[in-house]
Amino acid sequence: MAILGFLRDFPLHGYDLKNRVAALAGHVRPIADGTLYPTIKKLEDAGCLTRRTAPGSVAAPRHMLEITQDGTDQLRRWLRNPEPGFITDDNKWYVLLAFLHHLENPREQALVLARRREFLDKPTQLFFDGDGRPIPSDQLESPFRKGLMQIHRSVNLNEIDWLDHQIADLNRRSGYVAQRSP
Amino acid sequence: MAILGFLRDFPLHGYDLKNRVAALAGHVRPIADGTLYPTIKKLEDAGCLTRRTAPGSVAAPRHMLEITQDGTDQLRRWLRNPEPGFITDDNKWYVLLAFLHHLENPREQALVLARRREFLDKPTQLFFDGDGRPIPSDQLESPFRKGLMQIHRSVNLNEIDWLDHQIADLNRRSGYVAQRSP
DNA sequence: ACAAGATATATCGATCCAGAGGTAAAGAAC
DNA sequence: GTTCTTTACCTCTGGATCGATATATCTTGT
Repeated sequence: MAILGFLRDFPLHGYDLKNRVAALAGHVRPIADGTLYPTIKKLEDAGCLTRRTAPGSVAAPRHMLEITQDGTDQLRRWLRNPEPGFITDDNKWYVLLAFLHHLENPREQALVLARRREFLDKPTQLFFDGDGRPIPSDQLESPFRKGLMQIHRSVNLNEIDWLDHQIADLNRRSGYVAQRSP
Repeated sequence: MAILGFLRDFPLHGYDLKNRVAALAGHVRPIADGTLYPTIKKLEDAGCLTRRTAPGSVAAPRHMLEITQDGTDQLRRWLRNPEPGFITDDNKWYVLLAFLHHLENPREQALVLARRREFLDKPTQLFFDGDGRPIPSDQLESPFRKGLMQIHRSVNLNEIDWLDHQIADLNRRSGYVAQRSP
């Protein structure tokens, strides 16, 4: 998704792509050559991108990569209907968010944000005692577990706040009028 | 790490372990049977845990798993000297945090927190223009990328705040006196 | 008596992915 | 002129992990 997302902004060669993906996702989990180049090839085989060999401006010749219409369609499909992990895994969610603007319909964007919003609403119970009973965060003995819960809560509230504003804004822009539940 | 960490609290059977790991890490990324049971076996072969077959209280017989001294040592080694990914990847970091209390020396705990603190201090530049120049977050066109940066910043500040308090507290408790740099 | 469902453990094949290694070109340093 | 570094690309291997599948036990409902 990151490869197609970046290429949708402008054509890039593999090395440049690698640096951009590394800056985005790699801040937390660097991308290896052995992952990037086979993935580029896979996307090329699938018709999602084309390759033009260009003389290297600094060194070895580059393969300029350009996204195709098929690639754009694929990217939009991934964004419009993300797999569960892209909603629940923060790392993946942030990657998705970085490219959500490529989904041009504000209604569709709002729907994706709503899925994340719904996920964040679910209360999270992380720890249980010996009998399987949930331990409320103020009764946790470990200060680290306490901190974990506290950070988790404040992060969630912060993102929920942003999501609500963003969703309202997108719906307003697309002429959506909220339905009152019967 | 999660398996040994939970077993360090009290002995558990695989199914219970699975639910606990799922609640902790699986909130974002569920654990599969095909991952858990081979890992348990690997840890058993490595002498990190022992297995006692007990009659199932509810259903099929259980294998009660107990951590050994070797397992405890291994867990402490992982906690004391975590691989880079456990510092930079939020998902992994939170797992580590959930078991950091098993590292009993407050000085050692503080050192791990300090590594995370150092990582969070590094400024994060996520996006670049066509010429490779960094784009400041207020000049990002996509509202999603703006939100991403904003959430990222506030999350970091929140965690940094907690880390600083916690580190100071741990150092105080271990009789550490901060050195003034020369 | 029987079926359904939760509990509980285990294996296997396919796939993903990182790390290590290899090639090559251009410019900089010595 | 030779080496070093950076840029740039690529492949192979092994380990990790997932999904599917299989098995067995006990409780509950019909």
